[in-house]
Amino acid sequence: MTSARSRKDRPPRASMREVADLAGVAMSSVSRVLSNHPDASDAMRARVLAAVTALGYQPDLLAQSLRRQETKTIGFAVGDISNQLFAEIVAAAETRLREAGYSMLLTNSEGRPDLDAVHIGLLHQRRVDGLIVSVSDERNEDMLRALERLDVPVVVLDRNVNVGRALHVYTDHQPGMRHAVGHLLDLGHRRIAMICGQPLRPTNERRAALEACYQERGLPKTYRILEGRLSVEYGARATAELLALADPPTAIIAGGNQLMLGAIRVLHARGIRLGREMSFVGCDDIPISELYDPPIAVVRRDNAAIGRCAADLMLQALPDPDYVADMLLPAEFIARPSCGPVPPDRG
Amino acid sequence: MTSARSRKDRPPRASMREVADLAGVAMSSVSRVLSNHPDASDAMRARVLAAVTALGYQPDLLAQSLRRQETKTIGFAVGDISNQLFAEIVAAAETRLREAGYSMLLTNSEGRPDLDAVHIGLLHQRRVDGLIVSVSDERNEDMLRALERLDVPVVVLDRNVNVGRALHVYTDHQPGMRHAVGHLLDLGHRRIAMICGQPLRPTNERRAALEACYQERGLPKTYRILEGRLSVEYGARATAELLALADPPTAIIAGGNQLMLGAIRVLHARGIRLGREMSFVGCDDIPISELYDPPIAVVRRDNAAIGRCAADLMLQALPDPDYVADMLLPAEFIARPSCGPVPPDRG
DNA sequence: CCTCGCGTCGGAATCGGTTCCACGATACCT
DNA sequence: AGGTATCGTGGAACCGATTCCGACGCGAGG
Repeated sequence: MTSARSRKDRPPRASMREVADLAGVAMSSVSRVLSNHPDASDAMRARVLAAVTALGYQPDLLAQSLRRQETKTIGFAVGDISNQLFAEIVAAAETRLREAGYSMLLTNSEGRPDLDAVHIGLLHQRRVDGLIVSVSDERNEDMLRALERLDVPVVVLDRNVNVGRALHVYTDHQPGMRHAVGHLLDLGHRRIAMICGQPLRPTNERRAALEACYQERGLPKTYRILEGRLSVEYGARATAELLALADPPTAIIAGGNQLMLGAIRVLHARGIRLGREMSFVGCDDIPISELYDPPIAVVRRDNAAIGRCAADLMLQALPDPDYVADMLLPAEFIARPSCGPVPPDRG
Repeated sequence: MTSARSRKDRPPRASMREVADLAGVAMSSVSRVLSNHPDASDAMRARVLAAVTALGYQPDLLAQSLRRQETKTIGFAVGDISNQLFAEIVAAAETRLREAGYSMLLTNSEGRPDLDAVHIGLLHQRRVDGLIVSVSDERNEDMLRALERLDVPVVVLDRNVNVGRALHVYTDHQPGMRHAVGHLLDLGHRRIAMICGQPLRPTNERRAALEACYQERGLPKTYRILEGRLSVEYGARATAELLALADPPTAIIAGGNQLMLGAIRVLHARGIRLGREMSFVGCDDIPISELYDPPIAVVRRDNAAIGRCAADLMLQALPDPDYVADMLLPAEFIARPSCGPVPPDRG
């Protein structure tokens, strides 16, 4: 009675061979009908389509890929998909690619450069038609070699990785970060600390912006830069370090949303009120930044746009191996009350 | 001088045919060596491996999949990967599956049931060895048909979808939610509102817990349940509706992290202090819940554990088509100051 | 010396499609 | 009527691997 049949005794899926036999025609004819080749009469179309629906036939994309030498698949090697930033980028890219008929093979490197290299090689072996990557170390030799070996378009997300004919989607961190630093300087802050992750492009751009602001105003280098890993834990640890200093900074900039979370956690635990005892700027406009008390100023970018842009570049490069283009997407500073004047007792 | 060669003039990748020719042996021998078949002499091993390294040969997983009739690929059809909850589940599952030699094909349905069905069919055509799904509508006919057609293991995430031999990973929402409701009732709340998403299992479980708590205590049904979509927007809209009532609730429960964000946004904008003018319970322990002022009580589950568990079930079912098992993972209530006594003027 | 068996190896079929090529039939032109 | 261009179709090679099967060489046993 019930239709709860096991997977075992289900009729096996039909192959093109069976469709051809049922319709009493050659496989080549079936193929032509299904791929809308002009060389197929209406009579043939009808016969074949009848057999197709009778058998519930669906072509095997695996076999198709092998023969056509294209998989209609794009690899996406990302450092940490559970990071909100990447989750939104991946979501947007997947939508775009899917609309264009591509599927997405996703690998997560957990921030490990060795896994980046392995995953790039793996996706290569799986014959992806293109690869979008966000590596966790711009200089890892194995990773670079793996990228060099690729014979398909590569889109690199906000990393200084120049290999072969890679396309790039950059975020223009500097203007936004300069705006942020300028804002803090205008408020009187001089001891500004920046907590950074690994020395990747975003980090480099952000710290360059910080240094440039001081230099342009002819200020002594009273800022401080901490470099570690792009993680919640390091954000917390670095913040604790800063607070333990003899002359702690009057403002902290967290260069990444994970670092921001870690920093906030510590500042929150110590009961330090932002915008008063400590000014604070984060990166990426995750939900907490707007709803925190006080709301947190951030340098924000449009995450979904990054994903869409990466997909668009890929879709351009797929039909044209010589296509090269780099994109530069903006980042803007959103001032919020987490930045305030320097407390009078801490000039 | 520079090694920046275009993709076009790169030596094409070697096939097993070329390896065989270079080594002066048959393809079957190459295959045997590479798959560690016992029928291969040491001399043969050496010859073949030399040729392999000379050519930098890597087997084509596509061809391998076609021949072996297994792709070493698991499909993951998810409603919204940009949702923190799913991002963490996916990340954990990917790690587990990758360690077992499987890659992950990811599709994002943007909450649309029709896309769920399409994606399941697509992954089927791509010959995934198994499928993990979290659909956005438990009763969609097309989706159910698509699942029925599958001839591979299916793991369903926290949905009441019983089709074929599907395995399930459930979250046991009720105990946690009962605890939450009990806590609110103990604090004197009687007009409790629950904002829910679509009528999926998690929603059903949560509202059942709410209703059961009132019933068990013999209380009149003075609660209120709003059902809409699982989105930030609906969370905001529903909250605004509740606040506009003649007798607004004294406590709000948001059944999902997106709903929680929307609700908080509105409550925050109106300057309503949680735990005083309004008590509040959210779901899923996203960063904001702990850091909000005041910290927000939530019903929490271990997202990564869900992903790991789904992967483990899949890995069990892959070699054994008859394997069936359902998992029930706990959800616990974390009391925080967002829950307080009923204000005296609003008994 | 012949045969049996074991250890290796090559050849060929196969997985499920796509596409080139040749061929038969029809239509068209002179 | 004969030649040729066109259309539609079937057959076969091919994509890149795996695997079955048969065969070969060689040592041992009868």
